[in-house]
Amino acid sequence: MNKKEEILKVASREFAKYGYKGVSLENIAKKSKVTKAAIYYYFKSKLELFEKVLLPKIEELIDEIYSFNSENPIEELKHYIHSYAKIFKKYPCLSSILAHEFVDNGKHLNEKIIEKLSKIFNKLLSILNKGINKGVFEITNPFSVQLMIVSPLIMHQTTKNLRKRISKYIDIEIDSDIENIADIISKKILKAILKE
Amino acid sequence: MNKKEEILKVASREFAKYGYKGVSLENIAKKSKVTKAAIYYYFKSKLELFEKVLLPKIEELIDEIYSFNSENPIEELKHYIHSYAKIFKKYPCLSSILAHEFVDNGKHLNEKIIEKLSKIFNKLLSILNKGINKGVFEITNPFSVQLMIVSPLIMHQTTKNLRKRISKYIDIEIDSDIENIADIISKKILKAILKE
DNA sequence: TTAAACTTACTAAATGGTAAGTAAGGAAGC
DNA sequence: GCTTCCTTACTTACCATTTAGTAAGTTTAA
Repeated sequence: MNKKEEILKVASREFAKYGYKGVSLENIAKKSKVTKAAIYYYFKSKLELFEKVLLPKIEELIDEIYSFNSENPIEELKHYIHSYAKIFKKYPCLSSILAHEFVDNGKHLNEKIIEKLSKIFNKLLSILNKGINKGVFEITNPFSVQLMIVSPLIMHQTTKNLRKRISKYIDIEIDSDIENIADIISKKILKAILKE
Repeated sequence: MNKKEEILKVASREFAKYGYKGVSLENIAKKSKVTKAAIYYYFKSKLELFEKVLLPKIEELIDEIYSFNSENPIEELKHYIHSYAKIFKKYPCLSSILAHEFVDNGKHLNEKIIEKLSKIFNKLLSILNKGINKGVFEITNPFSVQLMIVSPLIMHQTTKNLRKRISKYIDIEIDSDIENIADIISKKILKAILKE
């Protein structure tokens, strides 16, 4: 088995679970069955390892988001939301890593990644503008739309255990698939921003 | 000046900025102009300090949420959402601390706090049920409604800096007041779950 | 004088990072 | 065919710093 790949795989899982600061290289090394110095053989720092984990997944998200174009902004918005769900389902660690970084104010995100994130947001902007120009969307604050789409999706993934603990006090079903949640959000967001 | 209060104040700010793990007691001590041992004089551990920071604010949120009762579930839901906004505005650190804990799966939340959180969620459940029974709300997954309310509010607060970095790449206004966001969310959520 | 409110000075563990060494294997020279 | 050399892919052993936590002593105020 390729050791570099193994390190990346373990690192993905660990960064997702515990965030950048919560992860020790010693621990990643142990779980990858190499030594810490081996990690430094492949990656020049903890930060570079982190980037090598995160960047390809964000790039895949961008590809997914930009893979669909239509003159119908409603369909485009649906696709935008479901792109997140699809990639988050494929890489559950991605949403968790993003969640950790968002609350950490992107402390460990370098300029390259920030630029990628803004590219993602740009797509939403163009969808919303198209919808407004065509008179199907109400004028809204795009950042709040972005927040309403992304944060519930991200939080859904990361708060699984917490919801389980809370549900001990409340008689309620808690587990939904992320695509299910994306569906609900998609419908609600559309209902919320459609004109009339 | 009361040193215990000073420690709590500084700790609030630090936990909000950096999360439980990101904060060192040495740092809190320095900024509170006491020594680390003084913190241990007042609090038996880092975890207890954390709880003493968090609990009263959550209790205030509960009081706010439960302070309003009406036969009109629409008004109740609006009040529920604006309670968060009000308390988050009063204690910006609260939303940030919660954000950190949510992505950390509530690792540093003891059973007492989990119980408080479930009490908050309970209120939403009863509002939604009332609305459904009265035929004004559509049947929805209450957890997803909770996610759609709370996560954008929390994320709005915590991602301020990140949004600023992103907006360098995009020509757009980013700063909204939290009450503004709460207003937008409130309207959108209502529009989304109102029947017909 | 005595209790409360601290400070000084430490410990033990964890952590990111590094320096130096080494086993395996292939290429180059003779 | 054999030796020398070099590179790749690591490991061992360490360092410097940070961190939660503590024990023992000191100041302050009633």
